[in-house]
Amino acid sequence: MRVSREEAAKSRERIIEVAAKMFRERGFDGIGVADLMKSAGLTHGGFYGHFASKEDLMAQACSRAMEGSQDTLHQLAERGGGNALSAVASAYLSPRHRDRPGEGCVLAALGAEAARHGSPVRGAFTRGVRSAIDMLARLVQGKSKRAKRERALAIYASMVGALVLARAVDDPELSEEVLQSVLASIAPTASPS
Amino acid sequence: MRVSREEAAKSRERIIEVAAKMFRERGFDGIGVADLMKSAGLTHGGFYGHFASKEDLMAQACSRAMEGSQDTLHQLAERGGGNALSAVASAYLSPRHRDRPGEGCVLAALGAEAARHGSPVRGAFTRGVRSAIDMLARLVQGKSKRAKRERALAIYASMVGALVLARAVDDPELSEEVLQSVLASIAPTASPS
DNA sequence: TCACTTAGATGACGACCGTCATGTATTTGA
DNA sequence: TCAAATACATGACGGTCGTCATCTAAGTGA
Repeated sequence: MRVSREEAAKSRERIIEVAAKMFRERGFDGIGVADLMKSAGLTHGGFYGHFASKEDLMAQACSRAMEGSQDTLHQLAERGGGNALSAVASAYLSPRHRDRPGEGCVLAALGAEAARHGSPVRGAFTRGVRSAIDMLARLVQGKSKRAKRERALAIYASMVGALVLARAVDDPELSEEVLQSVLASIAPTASPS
Repeated sequence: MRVSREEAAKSRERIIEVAAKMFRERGFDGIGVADLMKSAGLTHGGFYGHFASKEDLMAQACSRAMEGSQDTLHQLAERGGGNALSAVASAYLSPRHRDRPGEGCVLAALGAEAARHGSPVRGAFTRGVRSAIDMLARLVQGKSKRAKRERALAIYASMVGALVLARAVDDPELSEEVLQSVLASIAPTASPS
């Protein structure tokens, strides 16, 4: 069943893409190598031809997911024009984002679990956080570069925390209240999207 | 090896206490029933005499951990006097808290994983969030009760998010920066404890 | 006192885990 | 054109998982 180099590269991409989604949906421990490969249309045996270990894939999947979020962030900021921060916060703090962890922020979905893993995984998170902060720092107001960065960090943290809270909670009303309160504290005029 | 009713109740408490700590340290999937029981000084067989399932224990352990956090919060607020909010935020956003998930905030340690579980577990989180918000709302300033609650929610979310970020990140400097930036945004005059 | 109850120990179950050795068919490159 | 390289499949390994049936010894209540 051998395929061309090109096809193999596509398989590899598909595995990473599927993993990036399923890890966010089920957690690192919530999905096994065999199921992951099956979801990518392959059997489990070929896995170790592509990746050194499950943790290796975890790191690559997180990097990939971070890049996706970064792209989304850019698009939202551009489309948002003058209210870029509002646009970003409204999308991040939307029920839609809350209910689709598989396509959403990796930090909110896997940050706590990542803390229990090694350098490859945490390195992916570090790079992702850095670029998210840099991005946000360009959208906020502040007297100095330093002040902007500090505000960007505070906003980022409050968005991640809000999403974690909104997902953990059982009561839809409370969940909604969390999202809206944090959105109001970031961009007082914005409404959830 | 039967023990008295009293001893059995103590065993039960010990299991919950150990679970509350180890789940936070390793995640729900990171520790098994057998290891949990061993850490409580028992063998794995007796587990199902005390709990209906692992998930049942997860829910009870989360409730217990929430109560502990609530107690800590109260103590900090009392000891903090006029600067109660500063005292709470400084402790929450301290390196010590970041480095000891087993004794810290359940939301930051297990919130994301809890979102993937059923009503018993998420109910424990809902109650915990509610009481934390009520508590914080008493410490913040605001024109109305509504405004206070909104601010309490925003502060809570930013603290939880900051801890998740600070733990996920590989770079000690960045981790520290996250904690300090969020602390500054909550209580401008406070210093980390 | 003595039958009843029960906390915990022992051990097993089926399922799933990550990993790897091997087989095989096909592309690749000389 | 044909040998070498390799992408993937098959299947197995040792280990761990949650759960439970069974056994035991000792506390409990009449």
